Amino acid sequence: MRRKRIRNWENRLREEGYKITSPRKTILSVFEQLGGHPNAREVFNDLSLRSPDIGLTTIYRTLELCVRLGILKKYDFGDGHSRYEIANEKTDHHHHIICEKCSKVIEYRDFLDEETMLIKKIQNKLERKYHFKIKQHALDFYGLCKECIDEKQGSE
Amino acid sequence: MRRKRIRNWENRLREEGYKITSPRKTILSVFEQLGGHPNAREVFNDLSLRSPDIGLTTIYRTLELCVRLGILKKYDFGDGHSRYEIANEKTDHHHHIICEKCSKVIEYRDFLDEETMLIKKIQNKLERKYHFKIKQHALDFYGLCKECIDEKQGSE
DNA sequence: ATGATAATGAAAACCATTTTCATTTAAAGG
DNA sequence: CCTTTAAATGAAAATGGTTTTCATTATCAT
Ligand SMILES: [Mn+2]
Ligand SMILES: [Mn+2]
Ligand SMILES: [Zn+2]
Ligand SMILES: [Zn+2]
Repeated sequence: MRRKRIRNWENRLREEGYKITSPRKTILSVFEQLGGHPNAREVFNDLSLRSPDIGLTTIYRTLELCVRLGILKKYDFGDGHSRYEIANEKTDHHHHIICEKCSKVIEYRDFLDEETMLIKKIQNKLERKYHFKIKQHALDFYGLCKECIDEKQGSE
Repeated sequence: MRRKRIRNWENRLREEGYKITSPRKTILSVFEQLGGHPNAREVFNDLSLRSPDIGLTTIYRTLELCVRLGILKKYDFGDGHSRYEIANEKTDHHHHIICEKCSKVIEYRDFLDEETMLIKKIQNKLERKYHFKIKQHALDFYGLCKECIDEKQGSE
C-alpha cells in the first residue's frame, strides 16, 4: 500500500513525452534527499563529486523543465539566484521568511484558519474588482534572522 | 501652506551629503510625473528624447542610491528586471497583482481592516516563533490580467 | 538491435547590472 | 564670480546568472 508515488515525477515526464534520463534522475534525487531551496549552482556543486559529468547547462534545463511540469517550484528571494524546491501535493502550500542579510529561508505552513480564509476572501475581491484570474500568491516576510541580529549587536 | 514637500528627496540627498545634480533631478522627475513601476531601461528610454545625454549607468546608480535613502522602493516581480517606484509617506503601503503573461502590475491599497490586523498578528507570531526581526512583507498575487485572458480565449 | 528523435555538454552568446577610469560638475570658500 | 576638490558622470569593459548553439550521445518505440 505504501510507496506509491515515489518518483511520481517520472510519470509526469512520461505523460508529457519527455525521456527519463540519467541526469534527470540524479538532479531530482538532490531535491528528494536534501530538501531546502537550492539554486542551480548549489545543485551543481552538490553533484560535483557524485556526478561530475553533469553539466551546469543540463541542470538549468532540467530545473526549468520541472518547473514547467509542476514538479519543482521556482522562487526569487531577491539575492540574484533563482531557487527551487520540490512541489508536493496540494497540502504543501507554505510561505517564507527570508533574512535580508544572509538569505536564510524559513518556511512556515502552520497557518491560522483565519489566515487561509482571509487570503481566499481577498483573492475573490481582487479577481472581481480587477478582472484578474489569480493563480497563486506569495506572502513573504523579510527581516533579520536571530544570528544576523546577534552579529549586528556584537559589532556596535 | 501647500507644496511643502515638493522635491523632499532633494533634502534627503543633502542630508546624506550627496549632490543635487542635473541627472538626478531628471531621473527623479520621471517618477514624479509618470508613476508606475519602471525598470532602469524604461527610465532610460523615457529620457532618451528629453535627455539623451544621461547614461544608463547613471540611471542604475541613481536608482540604487535612492533605494538606499528610501526615496524609491525596489521590487522584483519575477520578469528579470528590477522595478522601482517612488516611496511616499507612511500611508502608501500597498500590495501588487502581477500578470504573469504581460507583466502588468496593479496596485491595491484598499485593505480590509481584518487584513491589516491579521498581517500584524501573523508577523508577531512569526517573530516570536522563529526569532526573526521582521522588517517588511509582500503579499503579491500572480495570475492573468483581463487582456491576457481574452487573448488566450481568442487563440484557442 | 535499429533508427528516429530528444537530451546532453562545452563553448559561446545573452543581457541585466556593476565596475573601472578618465573627464566633468556641484558646491563651499575666497 | 573664481578656485578648489571631492563627488558624479558616461563610455567601455567586466561580471555573473542564465540561455542558446551545435556537434555528439542516449533513450525508447519498433
Ligand atoms: Mn519553501
Ligand atoms: Mn506599487
Ligand atoms: Zn540571517
Ligand atoms: Zn497581462
